Amino acid sequence: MARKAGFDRNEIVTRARDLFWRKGFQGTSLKDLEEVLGLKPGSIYAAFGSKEALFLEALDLYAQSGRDSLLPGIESGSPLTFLAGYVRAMGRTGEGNPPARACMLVKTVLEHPDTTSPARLRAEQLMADMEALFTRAFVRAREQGEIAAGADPARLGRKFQSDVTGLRIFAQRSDAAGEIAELAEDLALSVEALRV
Amino acid sequence: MARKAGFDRNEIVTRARDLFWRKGFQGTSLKDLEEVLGLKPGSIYAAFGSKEALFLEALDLYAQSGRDSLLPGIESGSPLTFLAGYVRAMGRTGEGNPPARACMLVKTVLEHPDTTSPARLRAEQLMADMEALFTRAFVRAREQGEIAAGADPARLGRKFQSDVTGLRIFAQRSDAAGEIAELAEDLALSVEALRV
DNA sequence: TTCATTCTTGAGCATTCACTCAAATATTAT
DNA sequence: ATAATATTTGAGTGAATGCTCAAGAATGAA
Repeated sequence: MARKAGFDRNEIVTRARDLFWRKGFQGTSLKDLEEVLGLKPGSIYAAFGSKEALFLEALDLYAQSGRDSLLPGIESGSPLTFLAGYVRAMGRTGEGNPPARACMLVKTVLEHPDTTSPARLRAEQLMADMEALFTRAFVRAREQGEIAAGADPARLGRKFQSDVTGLRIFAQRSDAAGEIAELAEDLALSVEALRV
Repeated sequence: MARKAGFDRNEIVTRARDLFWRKGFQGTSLKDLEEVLGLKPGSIYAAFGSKEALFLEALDLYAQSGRDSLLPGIESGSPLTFLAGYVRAMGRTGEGNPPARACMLVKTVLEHPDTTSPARLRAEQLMADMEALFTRAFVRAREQGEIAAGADPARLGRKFQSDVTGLRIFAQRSDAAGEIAELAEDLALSVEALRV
């Protein structure tokens, strides 16, 4: 029959994700991609069709990774404890940890002013999915009796996502080093303040 | 002697700011600028030197506008009331109001991965200035006896900036319409909760 | 009016952009 | 081996990029 592709598609998309994540869609040239992916333009286009299509696949992978790292904690015995820890972990950058990166979904939304562009639509959808995941965490926290029975999980989920967004953007500032942990702590405390 | 420039520099920078704000630095081409500014490339380069220099001037104007609209409220009789109102006002988009735009400083930081690039450095500096302004508001709130004597203005200022950042990014989501006001209300309440 | 000085013009520069495609190469079934 | 079919290659496409500069137009001082 025929020849098989000489590369692992998943590996390629992972590399593309990291590059796009760091430099943005417009900031990443095909030359950059060729270099990082170790593929010639022809191969890239044969495999993905366009720079944008590759970007969308990278976005999906990004969101999938996020979900994967969140789900176990959310379905754990104490969702509230997990969320507080999640925020605190973001405050521990610099100490050997890689520097926090701003959310790729946020970066994508901000980079695409046209609300009908494929990348923007997808990023917004994935952000909504992410919010739903946080909401789910608060639903479970309520079930577990961790927070008040009258609490509104949708509202708490939204607020939590907003908090994390603010923190991750603050963490971009190169002059912020020591203060990131303080802000993270403040946010973690506001999560724990929900505990009944 | 010589001829005077046929345009109002401030007007030009204002237009450039709005364009860069919406489309970002990379997303704005010189063709876009020529069109919106009504200037030929030669005039632009004679007046500003480079696309980047014009962008930096636009950034400064953006930050200056922000300060101007904040200062009176911060120096007013009740800084805390002002801050709460400031956040609530951001929740009132769509109702005839222009759609909220994400902070240009944030967009600039996210668009420039190189932390040593002029635009990134300037944006980070201006963000720090903004944070200092919020901190100042809490210093005054404490002086006025609005918040606890033991409260830490620097920490509160930082948190407030982070909250506003999160809100403004949430407000970008085209599916968020009604929920923006809810999130804004939650944030406003957390400001008012500081009142002794 | 004259002239010096500055601003404006816009064709066009080199470079980079995303992308294409015909030829070369590799793989598998037979 | 051979044929059939796929992938890989990379020079090259037209268009767009940021930017330049020589020529022309407008202004103000003398």
